[in-house]
Amino acid sequence: MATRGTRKKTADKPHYHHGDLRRALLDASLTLISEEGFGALSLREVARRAGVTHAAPYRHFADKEALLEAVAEEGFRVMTARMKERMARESTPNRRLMACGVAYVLFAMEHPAHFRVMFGPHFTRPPKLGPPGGDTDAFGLLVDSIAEGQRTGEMREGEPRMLALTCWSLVHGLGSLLVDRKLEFSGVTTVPQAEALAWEQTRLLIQGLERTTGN
Amino acid sequence: MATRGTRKKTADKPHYHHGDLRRALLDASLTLISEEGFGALSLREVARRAGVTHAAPYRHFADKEALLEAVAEEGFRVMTARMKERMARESTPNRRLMACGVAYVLFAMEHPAHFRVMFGPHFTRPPKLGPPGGDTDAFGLLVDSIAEGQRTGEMREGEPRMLALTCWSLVHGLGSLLVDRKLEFSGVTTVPQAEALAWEQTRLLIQGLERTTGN
DNA sequence: CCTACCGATCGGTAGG
DNA sequence: CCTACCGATCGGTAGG
Repeated sequence: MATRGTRKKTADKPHYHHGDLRRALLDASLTLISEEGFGALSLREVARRAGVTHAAPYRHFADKEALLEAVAEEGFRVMTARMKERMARESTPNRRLMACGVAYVLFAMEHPAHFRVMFGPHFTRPPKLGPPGGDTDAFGLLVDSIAEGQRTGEMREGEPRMLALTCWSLVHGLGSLLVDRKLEFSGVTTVPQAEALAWEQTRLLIQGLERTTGN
Repeated sequence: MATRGTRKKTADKPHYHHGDLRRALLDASLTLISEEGFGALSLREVARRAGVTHAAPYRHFADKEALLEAVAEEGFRVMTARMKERMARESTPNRRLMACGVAYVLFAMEHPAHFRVMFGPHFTRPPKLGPPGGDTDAFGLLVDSIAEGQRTGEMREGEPRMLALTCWSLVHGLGSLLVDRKLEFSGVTTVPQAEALAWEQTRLLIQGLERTTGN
């Protein structure tokens, strides 16, 4: 920690940080949710963990929901970036689609607090997703990758958005089950295990469960 | 709900049920979660809605988690029953598998409070699923239906539990996205729309996204 | 099943 | 960014 605050003046009281209380509040929120669950999230506890009094957060966030919005927005940006990274390593539309889904699932495993906030039932206001093509448009990546597969003839015909929705359901379901620890009965708990499972499941979606002649 | 709040503390208090407070508490919990979200659930508010004082629920549930366990257990039983009903109407393993998934998604839409409690991050104690083959073993239905499809040759080879996990991810993802209203951007809000989507997605999983010669 | 009460926490604001 | 304070709600228990 000790964000190496660019202190300008003042005496050196234990007065805590700050270069970036806003960042510290976000981090405190994330670890709090990860450790104690979403129900434990309160602005007061977040302030406590960030080392400030409970009135301080209001300098940075109008209310609890504003803080959550910031977490969600950051989550979408990071998730979209991870998806792009993994897709860039692949050389066929099918593989890119799989990589995209794998990145989604791994993001859930590695950033469970972000994931819960992004897709939880919180938020009274609109979910405010970024613009299509923007650095938070994860769904757009899915759609594009499917449309590309259709152009090359590797993927079946059909409305790309519909197909993308199906991919999304699959990886969102796997991610959710992992984050909420519903797959422990099957022995899947670690990140590598989750990744292997994600590859298998996305492959199955692409190939189908049906018996095929050439398979 | 007959709260008639202006009534004084006379002998004609509405005094409420006696018949089945446990049931009334469960129902109050479900409507509370549906209406206000899980975060609004408190034993005191539940008691309030059931028309009793906040100490009364402890006669029926040791604590908040015990109440949630009862909700979850009921949810698994109802969901499993719905799955069986829909599967019974179909005549091929593939169709039965699809019907099973559709039932899962419709259960989520029609019983969002149950769904959230069943699969949410609550519960400090083990999730306590019913025994395999029991009236709460929804996952067992999936596995069996896939194993059957493999026997008839309609479905591809592979570990049935692995294939079932993939089906589960798909419908769990779709159900979760619907319950948490993340598909409104695509215009899917009603139960019939959700059902149509569920049929499409389960069909896609069975057939696969890949381009096939005979399709 | 109720009244009465406990300690604790919460979101939010006043005012500096 | 802090101190001090507000009203409200919470889970849980004592005791009848």
